[in-house]
Amino acid sequence: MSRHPFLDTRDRIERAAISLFVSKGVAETTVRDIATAVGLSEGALYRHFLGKDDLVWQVFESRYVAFAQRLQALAAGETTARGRLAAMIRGFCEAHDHDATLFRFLLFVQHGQLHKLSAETPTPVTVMHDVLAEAIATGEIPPQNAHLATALVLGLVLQPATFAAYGRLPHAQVPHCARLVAAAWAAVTTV
Amino acid sequence: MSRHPFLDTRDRIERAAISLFVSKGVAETTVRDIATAVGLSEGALYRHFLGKDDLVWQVFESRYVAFAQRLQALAAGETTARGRLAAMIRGFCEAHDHDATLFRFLLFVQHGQLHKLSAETPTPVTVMHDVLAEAIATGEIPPQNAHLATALVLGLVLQPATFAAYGRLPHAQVPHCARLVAAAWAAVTTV
Amino acid sequence: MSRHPFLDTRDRIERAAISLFVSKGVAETTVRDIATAVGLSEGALYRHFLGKDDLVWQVFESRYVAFAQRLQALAAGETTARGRLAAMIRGFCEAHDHDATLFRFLLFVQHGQLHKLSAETPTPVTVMHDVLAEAIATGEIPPQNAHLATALVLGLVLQPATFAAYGRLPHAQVPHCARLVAAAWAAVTTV
Amino acid sequence: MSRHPFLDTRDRIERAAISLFVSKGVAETTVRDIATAVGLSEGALYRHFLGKDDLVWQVFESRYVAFAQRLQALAAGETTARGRLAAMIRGFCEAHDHDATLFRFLLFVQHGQLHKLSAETPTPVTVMHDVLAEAIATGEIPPQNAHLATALVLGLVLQPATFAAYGRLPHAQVPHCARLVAAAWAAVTTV
DNA sequence: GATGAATGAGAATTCATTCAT
DNA sequence: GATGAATGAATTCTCATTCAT
Repeated sequence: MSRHPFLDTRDRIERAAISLFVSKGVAETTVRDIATAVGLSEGALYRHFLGKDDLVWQVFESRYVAFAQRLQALAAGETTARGRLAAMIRGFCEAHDHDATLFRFLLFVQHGQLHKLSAETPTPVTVMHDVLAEAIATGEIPPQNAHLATALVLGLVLQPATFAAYGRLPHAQVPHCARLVAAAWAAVTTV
Repeated sequence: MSRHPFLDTRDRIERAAISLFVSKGVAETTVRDIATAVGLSEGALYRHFLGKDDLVWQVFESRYVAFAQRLQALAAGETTARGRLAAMIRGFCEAHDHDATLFRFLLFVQHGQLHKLSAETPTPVTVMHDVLAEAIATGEIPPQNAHLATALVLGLVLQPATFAAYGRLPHAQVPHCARLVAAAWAAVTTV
Repeated sequence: MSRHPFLDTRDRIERAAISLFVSKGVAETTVRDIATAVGLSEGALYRHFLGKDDLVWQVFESRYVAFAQRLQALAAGETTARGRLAAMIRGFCEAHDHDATLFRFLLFVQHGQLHKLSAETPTPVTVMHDVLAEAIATGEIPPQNAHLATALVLGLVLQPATFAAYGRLPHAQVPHCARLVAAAWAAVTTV
Repeated sequence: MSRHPFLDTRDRIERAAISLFVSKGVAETTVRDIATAVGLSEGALYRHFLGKDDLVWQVFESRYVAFAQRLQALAAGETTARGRLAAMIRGFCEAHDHDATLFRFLLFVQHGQLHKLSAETPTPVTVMHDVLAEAIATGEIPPQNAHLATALVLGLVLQPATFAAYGRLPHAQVPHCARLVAAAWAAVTTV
């Protein structure tokens, strides 16, 4: 037995849920689906989560924020704007390749969850925005709307991941990393 | 009164449905919601559609294909790859600004519907891909994976629209059009 | 054009309904099914019948009573109990072979309609009963419960028709007629 | 309380359903009717059956096959064709008198369910047929179409039960048993 | 007489959630 | 912590019937 059977069970629930949410969609996944996948009864899930909505939210929020923190840490390890941008884009690609199911969960589920985030919570979007806003402030990239710049970079990075989810591109994103960095840099410097 | 009350009703249903799907999500929108919005009984909807799924699908497919055809026509009116790319990106921006609700419907609902499209149906994605693949073939843009190039361009164009949907950017996309074209061109030529 | 377009339409409705009732069942046949089969709109049926229940009832009652009258006439043409029994059984077989769909309609639909018949209405059952009761009274067949005798004869006649409906016997009933008469006679005389 | 509350509930559902199906008809009985009769919520029924159709089918099939097996066992206990026939007819009568509601359920509901039986499933009809076919083969009854013979015997036995259901005959069938056997034997030997 | 869109009263079914064991 | 039967509200869908044209 694990030393943390409770955490273990909770973790198994979360993994099963993420996987089902990605493959069937959140609304189309029932509590029973999740319970069956974990090998638990339906009622048992309620020992770990307040309900389905709470499960979706907790799983999303924890992963989303953790990913934002990781991006922030990657950026903080760099000294130039370009370095920060490159590190973050690599962070996206590696996160995707490390656990594509989780990445897709964050990508596809966010639409229904983002409005629940408090405005101060750091997210991948705000982290990217802050890096670019600072680069504009320091003059490392030309003056421009930082929000638009953020959208351009995120679009460049997330759309290939979306294509991979649909089978339009091979799974691995890391191989595109350099290309994405170059394109992103071009996008934010060609005003 | 219109001379086509049936078509009129169907159109009103479609409009109401699109609007609700965007604001609440497809799964969260009930047939009753739609009926109420149109001012019809629930049963009456079934005279126009086989069921909720069919309604979602028909509305999505017709709009999605129509938009693809419009993009194709815009591309066909140009003589250079860059011209075609610019025309298409402008097509995206204008479509968004003309009817943001419809644009967001196509953007957010596609995830659940794309798999129902037959492989031959032209879509905004395939149209963009074909234009870029041809540009690679003619040498107008450097040799590269046409799918990745497509993803980059679409990401650049769609992410700002997504930001606008979330209120992170002002509504109008047309003002960004030139910037998007420049960024897209840079993305597909900077290999 | 027929001289009786109204009657013509009504007749087409009745035929279509009978056919559908036999093949799908009464409850499983919708007004739309009938309208479609006749080539009419749903609303038009209500020019001819008060509603679905009324349609079922009128079609059943008219045919059921007419068949009873035919049996009565056949019996009345005979001078002996055995002759009357034989004539009636032949009447059953010929009715079946002439229009098996109608016969099956009467056979299978009666369960839901019989209780609507007034007690005085002559039916195939009462006609058969009266013939047998009289035969008992005249001593042509031994004393016995006339109702049970009626059941035996009807069972002998109707079960082969049921088997034919299920494909367990070939369609034609007339070929069995003599056998059925012999068996029926034996059944009511072997007390 | 029983040690098998689940089986208990299921059994209560089946009993209530059979009773309602006989008194109102299958199509006219709603899931709510059944739930109310059992004292359960509608949704609870779906823990025991896939749906209404499944409920009808499972209840019918289990009873129908069990009854066929009982008849087969009764026939197997006899050494002559006449003994087997008599035992089976007695089996019908006793089954009816023991639980007329169940008997009528099988009698009236079979029309909509028989087509779902696999061809190999033994039924009262096939059991009777096999006994008669064997009697023909051994010469115990004259050469004849075994299917027709089966129809005659079943008609003789089932029609009085039908009459009892309509109140045309008193409830008890066992008192007629000897008469039915005699009539049946006459029917299959008088060719 | 005919049309067919619309109605409205259910019907079957689903499913998140509760609770006694 | 776990179970799973039960709940009850909501949802999709059906269909006999009406009615303006």
